[in-house]
Amino acid sequence: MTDTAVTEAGRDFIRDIVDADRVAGRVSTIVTRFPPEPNGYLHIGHAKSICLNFGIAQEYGGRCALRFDDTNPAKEEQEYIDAIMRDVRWLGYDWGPYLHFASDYFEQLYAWAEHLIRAGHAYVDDQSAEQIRVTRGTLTEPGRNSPFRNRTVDENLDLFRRMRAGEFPNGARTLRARIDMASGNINLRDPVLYRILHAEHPRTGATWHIYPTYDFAHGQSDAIEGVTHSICTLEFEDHRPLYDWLIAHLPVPSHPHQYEFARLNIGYTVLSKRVLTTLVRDGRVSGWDDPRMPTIAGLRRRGVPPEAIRAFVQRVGVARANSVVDIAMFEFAVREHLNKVAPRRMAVLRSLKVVIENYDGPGEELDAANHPDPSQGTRKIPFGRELYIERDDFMENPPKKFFRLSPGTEVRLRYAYFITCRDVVKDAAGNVVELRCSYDPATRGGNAPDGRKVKATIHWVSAAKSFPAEIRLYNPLFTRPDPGAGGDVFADINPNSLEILNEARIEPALAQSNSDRAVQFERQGYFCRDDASTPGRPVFNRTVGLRDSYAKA
RNA sequence: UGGGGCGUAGCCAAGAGGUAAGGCAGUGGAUUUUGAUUCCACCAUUCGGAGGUUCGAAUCCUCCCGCCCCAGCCA
Repeated sequence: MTDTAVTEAGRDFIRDIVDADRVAGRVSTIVTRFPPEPNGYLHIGHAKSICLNFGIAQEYGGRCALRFDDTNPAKEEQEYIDAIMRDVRWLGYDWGPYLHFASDYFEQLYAWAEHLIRAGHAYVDDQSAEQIRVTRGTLTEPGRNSPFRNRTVDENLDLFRRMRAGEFPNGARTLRARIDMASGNINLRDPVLYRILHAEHPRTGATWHIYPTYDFAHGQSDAIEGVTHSICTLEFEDHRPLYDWLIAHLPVPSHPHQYEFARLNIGYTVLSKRVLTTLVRDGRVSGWDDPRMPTIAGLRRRGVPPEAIRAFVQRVGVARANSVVDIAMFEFAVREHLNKVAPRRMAVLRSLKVVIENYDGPGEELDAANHPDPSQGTRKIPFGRELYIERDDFMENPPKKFFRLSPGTEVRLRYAYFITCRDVVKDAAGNVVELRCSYDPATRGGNAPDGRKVKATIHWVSAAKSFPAEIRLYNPLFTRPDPGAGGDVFADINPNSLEILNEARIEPALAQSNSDRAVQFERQGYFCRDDASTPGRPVFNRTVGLRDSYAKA
């Protein structure tokens, strides 16, 4: 873990609670945990939780465990376990020896379930799922006691052991806590603690025929691990009384406390595992790591650095109010980091040929800075009679505020010469296909000895000595800031979320090296090489564009 | 209609009886061989609303309004 990860911390109500607990002597070593269920890939919402849990542990010299809440074998897979570990590490966090699985505690949890039965706090219910649902009552009406609620301890123990032994089919019985069927909090209306599930578990195989529910596993796992601050999202608020009830009624080794914060929401983005899983399953995206996905794997492939994710999450803060963060805040964090680290290169996305009519020589090499920070050095770029510039940098009939090239105007080719557009060549259909220009030899390098100014500097590549590339541009995956608010999230999918440019041209430095993780294509944005690149055909993903005050005007 | 939460600027978010931090976005301006970066300035007479307490209220009290979560043998 880096020092920056530590200093990135902000202040929030949870850290205030931790402070207060330390000052009051209620805790000494701070212990947290990040507890994903391995039923999908991590997304940026999880990053908020990861940064919070690992961040707090770092700041207070405590520890943070990675614990898989693998209590539902019907949905979990080893692939997800592997992906989650990879993503947490990539984000910059290390759980050290504290890698846990709720399934490691199945035997202990089972023993505690029997403890509850012996104390008269749990019973085996023979009702069907449907019957339980009906007798649970509604939000406004109390539930009704199960006819099996008053079984003897011996009968409960016998039945529960036979459940474990696999004697009964799925759903035939459950173990329920005996609390209060009339509670206003529905989680306290005799919640199910164990269900019969004849399923292969990724880690325990066919050992078990019963599995604990989240409520029975989570708090007790926290207690086993000595977690002091069990941090989760707001929707578990109503579970806290049950969490506390179980801790209070079981001989657990420690007494953790649960605190809830608002989950992250971002405009034009969906952070729902259900929806993301569907997008992948239905092929609406190329996979969990599709660069349009808000998954950690997708952001990584998109070129978003972990530092930017941490900085973003830190800027958003941690509170209890539901909110939707502007995607611009995320993009800012990405640009902020990339601006500092990304080498500058030139690439033309949509090319327009330029012929310098008064340029004759065989060509030459010019020096170009690798970064605004001069310490990062320079590189050579080839110049010649035929070049490509960006189509958007030329307009035959420019509006008032257009500073770039148009008939008769002079602009600077970055690091090269001033050129003036003399003639426009069109095809039969009237499309501009080529520009005939002249250059001023005295402006080599980009400065005019006579001190004359140009209104724009544009990027370019040599026609002969540039290389072809594929460039992929990404737009939000959804067309509205609140996907799904209209009733169907999938109806809000943006059909134009991916734009592939097949005829981009890149300068030699980009074609020759593949070591640059992130680069800035000058005046275009930040890009990164995609793994789909082949030796003759590099593929670049646009991570994020540059700010563009012209486009906005 | 039961229970649990939450409302501070366009978007996040501090603040906890002493007179509205910060960031993003936006708007002006300076610098600039990226319409980028950087820099400087501006951007809530008011904190969901109405009353009340107080010398003083975003902070305390009362009522009201709005939004979110909960009726899986998911997590």
